[in-house]
Amino acid sequence: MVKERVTVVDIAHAAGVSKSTVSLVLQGSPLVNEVTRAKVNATIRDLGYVYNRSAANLRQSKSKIIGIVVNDLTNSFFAELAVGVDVMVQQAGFVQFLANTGEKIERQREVVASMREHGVSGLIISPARGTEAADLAPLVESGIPVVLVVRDIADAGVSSLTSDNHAGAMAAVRHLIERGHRRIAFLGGFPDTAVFEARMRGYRDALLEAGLDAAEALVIGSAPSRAGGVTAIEQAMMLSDRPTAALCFNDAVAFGVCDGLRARRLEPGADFAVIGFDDVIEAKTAVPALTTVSVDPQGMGQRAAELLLKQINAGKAQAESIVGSVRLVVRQSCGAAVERRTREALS
Amino acid sequence: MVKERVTVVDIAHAAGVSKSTVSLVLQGSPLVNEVTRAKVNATIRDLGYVYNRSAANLRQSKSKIIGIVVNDLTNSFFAELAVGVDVMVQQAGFVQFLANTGEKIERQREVVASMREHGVSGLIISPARGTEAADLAPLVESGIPVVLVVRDIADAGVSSLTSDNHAGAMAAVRHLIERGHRRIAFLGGFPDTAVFEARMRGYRDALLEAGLDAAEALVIGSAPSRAGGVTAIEQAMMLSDRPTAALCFNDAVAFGVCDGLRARRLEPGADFAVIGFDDVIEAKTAVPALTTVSVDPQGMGQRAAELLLKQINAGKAQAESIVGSVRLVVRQSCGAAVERRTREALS
DNA sequence: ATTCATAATTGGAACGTTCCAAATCCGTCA
DNA sequence: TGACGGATTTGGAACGTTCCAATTATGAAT
Repeated sequence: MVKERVTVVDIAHAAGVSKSTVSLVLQGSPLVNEVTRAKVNATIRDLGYVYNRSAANLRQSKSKIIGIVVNDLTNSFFAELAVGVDVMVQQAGFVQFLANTGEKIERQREVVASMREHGVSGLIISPARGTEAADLAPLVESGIPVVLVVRDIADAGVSSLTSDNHAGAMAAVRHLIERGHRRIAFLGGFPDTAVFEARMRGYRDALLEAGLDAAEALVIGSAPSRAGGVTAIEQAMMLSDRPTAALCFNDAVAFGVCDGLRARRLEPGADFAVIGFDDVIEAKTAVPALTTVSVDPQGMGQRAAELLLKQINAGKAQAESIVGSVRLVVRQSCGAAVERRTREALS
Repeated sequence: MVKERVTVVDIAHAAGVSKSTVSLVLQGSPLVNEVTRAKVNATIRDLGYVYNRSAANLRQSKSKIIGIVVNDLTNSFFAELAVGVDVMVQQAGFVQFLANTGEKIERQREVVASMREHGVSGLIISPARGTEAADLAPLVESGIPVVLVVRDIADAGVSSLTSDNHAGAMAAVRHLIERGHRRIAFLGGFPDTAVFEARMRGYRDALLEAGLDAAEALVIGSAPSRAGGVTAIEQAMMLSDRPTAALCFNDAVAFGVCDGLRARRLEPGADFAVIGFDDVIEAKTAVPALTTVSVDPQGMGQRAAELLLKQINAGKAQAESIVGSVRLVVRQSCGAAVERRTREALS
């Protein structure tokens, strides 16, 4: 029942060549003669040989594994990011360890350690909230390529790929202003993250630029989830001077805001303008389709993987920080011009 | 710059013991004296030693890796499933390879092969559409534990963990019937999958049981996504004799159906009853909150992992098929009793 | 002091690959 | 025929761990 493992020497023996030759075939070396190659490949198939990467690793101390650790796989933004990475990495003949930290630093420490033990040759990390440069220090010192994605960490000394959150938020808010909105809220997200910080500054700068004042009360943090969006909009609507539009921390929050709006019998896009951030896959098909700042999560995953692979191949590259450009995708959820509140005309 | 790898012999040398002792410490063996253990642990920390699992694997030919391959990570059902697995697996000191096949059999073949090469000690697979027992044969023969999840494959000879789709669908449709609905549709999903088949039979059996006839036209397949839901409901509403309620293939479809309903100015839950399947995390917070058949994806992931781990530890366990029970979670989206169409009274 | 059992430690061999230097093959040219 | 050179092939020594059998230290009992 328990099968003996078939090894290269078994193959070698069966094919009447040496193990070195088999190894050469395995690596696709041009050194081996066409006919022996064919013979070896045939016996490999016949005996059902399975390559043992652990052994190979041990010898050449470079694995074909990259690790990706994300802070919240439940959020479809990160799920899409992960599939983007997967596509790229698979293409390069690598395989990925994926781990989810659920925003827990301790867990993150564990999984990174575990990945190191497994000899990953590079790591893509979307760090858990509150991760500091010091947390990454041992990893960085070991010299294994790391690219931080989504959330950058100052002075960590590694490459990073983020998106232009400030510009994206400004573009969104400008658009809202053009449409006549004056009371614009910024909803959702954890205020202690760099991403929140950047998007919020973009929001604020756009208001200032238009000579509007940025009321403290209009920025309302919450969990960056659908549920968080619901609570944020509820809070916003309790204000004496209610907003008529909102830029949301991300799409999940935006969907939640739409839900919350409906719960009070307001139709998003008609009675209240909402803009998201990320352009998750459902943003397009939702009703109303979500206006959002597109950061193309899947593409971002791919680019992060590319960056990492480049670094792995280069041996030791200089750390580079890329900030990807973003663009506002105008769909229906911001459709409400403030003066056109009499939507009844439409139906 | 390039650090030399620190190995057990380095530790041994520095701590003044033999490499065997260091190995014993690493494995937490009770054989080693308390004071030497402390000394060894100290030098391990001092030298920044990183355990090399490849080498260990090679020697003991059992890794602490399990693989999980899913057919669509973009679908939050599977993302949650993966998180569930992750939790369990991490707890057991394992680490997971995660790969996404995007429903492509060829890709699935590749990733499974790759995982085998990496010496995973078990595999959790949610097979791509159209996977046959033959596709899994080489894997199964190799004797590595496999548990199929979500989608079972007949005669594959491996354990599986599915949910009681038939019973769940029946419960949902019965509920709709009790509320007075007579024209009930079954929307979304690929008709050529076992899961579709089971849910659809449940739907049909419930109708038959109530003496209603199951009109062919009322079951409408589509991609099992939000976008698919939109097209399915559109098609349903073109029917001469429109349905007043629908059981959807999964929650993603159900959300799409809600979107599609709104697009034609119908309020889900008030003007049309919709029930989903899965109980994805957003089902609870959506507006209207989605009535759905709860499958508890995360719990399912955990159970699958447990099953697999049990099998790994047992060496070679009998294949067992578990079908998890499900329950109907009644929330708002099915709120419409057919006779109460005058919802204006509510607001 | 000697013996004995128990506790703690240890030196190799082994795991399956890769890589190097060296060996062999084979056709060609002088 | 013999030497030459490019094309192939090959034996062993690594890689960093674990495991076994065997050794040494420790302390109790005689």
